[in-house]
Formats: sequence, C-alpha cells, structure tokens
Amino acid sequence: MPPKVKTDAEKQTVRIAIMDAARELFIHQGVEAVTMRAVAQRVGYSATSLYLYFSDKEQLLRAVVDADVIKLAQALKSTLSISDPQQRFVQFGQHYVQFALTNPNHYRMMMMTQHPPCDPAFSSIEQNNPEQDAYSQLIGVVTSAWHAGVFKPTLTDPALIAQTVWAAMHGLCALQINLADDAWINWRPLESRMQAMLEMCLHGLMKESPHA
Amino acid sequence: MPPKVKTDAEKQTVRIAIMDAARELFIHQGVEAVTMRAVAQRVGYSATSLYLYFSDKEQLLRAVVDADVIKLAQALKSTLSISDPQQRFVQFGQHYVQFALTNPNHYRMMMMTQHPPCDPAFSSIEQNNPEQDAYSQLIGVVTSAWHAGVFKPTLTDPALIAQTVWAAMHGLCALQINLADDAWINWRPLESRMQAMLEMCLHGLMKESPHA
DNA sequence: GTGTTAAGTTAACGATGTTATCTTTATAAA
DNA sequence: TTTATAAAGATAACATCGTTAACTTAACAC
Repeated sequence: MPPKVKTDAEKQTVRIAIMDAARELFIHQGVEAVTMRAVAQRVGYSATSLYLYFSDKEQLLRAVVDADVIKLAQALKSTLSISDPQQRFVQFGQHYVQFALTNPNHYRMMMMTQHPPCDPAFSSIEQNNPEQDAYSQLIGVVTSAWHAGVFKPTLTDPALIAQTVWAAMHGLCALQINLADDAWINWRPLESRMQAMLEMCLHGLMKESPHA
Repeated sequence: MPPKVKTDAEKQTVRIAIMDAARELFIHQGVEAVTMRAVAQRVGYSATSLYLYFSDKEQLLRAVVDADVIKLAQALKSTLSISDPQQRFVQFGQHYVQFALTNPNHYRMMMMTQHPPCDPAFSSIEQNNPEQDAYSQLIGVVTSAWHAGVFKPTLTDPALIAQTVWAAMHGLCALQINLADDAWINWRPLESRMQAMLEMCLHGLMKESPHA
C-alpha cells in the first residue's frame, strides 16, 4: 500500500533506514549476513524495493562504508588540535588503530577487501577535506611534523613517510583482525604489539630518541 | 562411465588435478571465479563429483592455499643459509614481500581473508617444521639475530620483534595488493615504499645504524 | 471522474553450493 | 559362470542469493 509521493527528505529517510539496517547486520554478523532480503525484512520492505534506493548491493554496502569512512575522519579529528607535532603524530596513529579495532567489520570492508577501485570523482567523500578524508589528515600530520624537523634528515618525502607509517599501522590492525584467533601463532598481547610497533616507527623515523 | 576401483595413488592424482584446476581459476581470475561447476568443467568431471574428493568448497580452497603456504616456506628457505644474522633478517623480509606481491591471490587468501580459525592439529602443514612453516622460520631468524645482539637492548622478546616486523611487512603487502589502484592515494613507487619500510624497521629495531 | 505515475509488491530467472538419488561397472562371493 | 556389492560418477533437484519484469495500488493533475 504505497501512500505515494515522497518528498526528497522522506526518500532520504528511507535510504538511511536501509543503510542502518544493513549496517546492523554488517557489524554484528559480518558481510555475508547482509543479504538484500535480510536487510529488507529488517526495514519492513520487500527485497526488490531496496533497488528503488540503491542500484545494487555493492552500492548499498559502499554507501554504508562511506558513511563510516567519514566517521574515521571524525574520530581522528580530535588529535589534529594537539600542538606538539610529534605528540600529534603519535596520537593520530593510536586513534587510527583504536578505530580499526573497535570497528573491525568496517575496517575490513574499507581496507581489507577488494572493491572496484574507488574513483574520487564519484565518491560521496570530499577528497582533501580534512573533515572527511583521513588520508589527507595523515598527510597533514606528517607534513607538519616534517616541517617541524622531527624526522631523520635522510627522510625527505612526507608522503613516503606517511605511506610507510600507514602501512605499518595497517599491518598491525589487519593481522589482529584476521589472525588474532589463529592458534598457529603465539600472539603477544595486543597492547604489547601496539607499543612495539609505535616505538619501532618512532625510533625508525624520528631524529632523536623519542618517547612514545 | 566409472572404470571403477581407484588405488589410493589414483585418487590422489584426481585430488591434485582438481586442486590444479581450482588454482588456475583462482590465480588468474580471483576467488569469485572458483565455482564448483567451473572447476569441475575444467577437470572434466561433474560438479557434484568434486564432493567425492573435498567435503566442500571451503576445504578445496583451503587445500589449494595450504599447498602454497608450503611454497612460501620454500621460497623463504634459501635465505636461511645466509650467515650474517642481520643480512639474513633483511633478505628474509624482502623475500617475503616478493612472494606476497608475485602471488597476490594466494597471499590474499592466506593472510587477508577470514577463514574459520586454523587449528594446527588438523592442518596439513607441519607446525615448527621450517620446511613448511614460514612463521617458525621467522621466529628462528629473529631469535638468532637477537642472540647475535643486533637489536636494541630494550628489545627483549624475539617473538614480539618478529610479530612487529611481520605486521609492518604485511601492511606494506596488503595495502599494495588491495589499494594500489586506488586513485584516492598518490602512491609513491612500490620500490620506494619497500625501501622506506625496510629502513624504518632496521633503524627502529637495530642497535647501531644499519645499512639496508 | 479519469489518467498518469510514484512506490510497492509478487513472480520469476539464472547462478551458486550442496544433497539425494540414480546409473554403471569392476570386482568378490556363490 | 552367475550374482550381489559397492565404488565412481552423473542427473535431478533444493535452497539461497542477486536481480529484473510485470503487476498493483493509491495519490495527485486536469
């Protein structure tokens, strides 16, 4: 029974309801639980109606994750106001890891699964807007620390530094998310690994012996 | 037309043929191309016959990947004979990255997708056998370097060192495999990132300024 | 009133993993 | 030699999934 003629705002409301339902399934039961039928049931629609709001499942998932990419940027934003460049750098990294490990399914979706490569032109996220783009935040944090002269003099490319430390932190998160329960590995406590990784990065990049 | 009664060796041959067909699809067209029907057609059987040799798709894939886990250990084995502990450490890391990036689909399967956690008791891989278990190789390499005193004195736990450097290298590989084509990131050349990561690890872990 | 169309639904298609059931044939027992 | 058994495989079929096509219903425009 279609009560007809929805304003754009109402449409947006439905869109968001669908995304919320998908997110709920996604977070608590992983990607494979997100079937169009399950989402539809949760939101009280028929499965095919979702296609009135999203062109396909991929786009629905992408919309869900995009919203949380922005949440990542928001989560990191608070560290940007730290005045000491090195402390800012450290805190930024720690917040990144914390976000990843408290939102493992989203992190997995963002960083650990293959999508069709994302074209910034068609993304809902505004590239280079520090409110939304965590990578540009990282570049900013590293660049300002670089200008402050905290890095070893042999390191001359802030983007390369950023990509290296990102990779290191990502590796920590990715192994934890995927292999933490693997009985093959006698894992050291997560806290120890975080600390060790952070210190390796600092000693490996900073000019003088830093304190994490 | 079943010509009946296969010896164990013949059965094994079929098993391997199935695995080879699956691997072929897997390597060249990714996981999603590996359907039971596609594998069956490639090997000249009906889809349901694969279930006479593998209990389900997951086990088939696992068997394929397990075989290549051993290949990883083989690929790393050559570095174990390097006499200088630090050089051995460096070469081990470089070979690891090289294996990951020349076998991205297998690496993705091994390290970047969620399986049911792997129980060593039921694995076809012999844990702690350096011929088959790359992680135990890593522990060995790090431990011997540690005994040789190449690490900073604050680093007292070889396993923690190993897990940290593994995470760092894994991060490099994982981002490359998943996000190399992402237009969002202005990636530095892979070679530069490898070099930078290696140097960060060395400076971050080694006692005195090392040369990569 | 009468179309028109937006907002939904139901039916259905093709693909997939998987199970149940049938077919065939080589061998073991009579 | 005949016959029962079981191995090796194929066909048919089921449930589930993403997705499309076709149908229904109700609010508005004239």
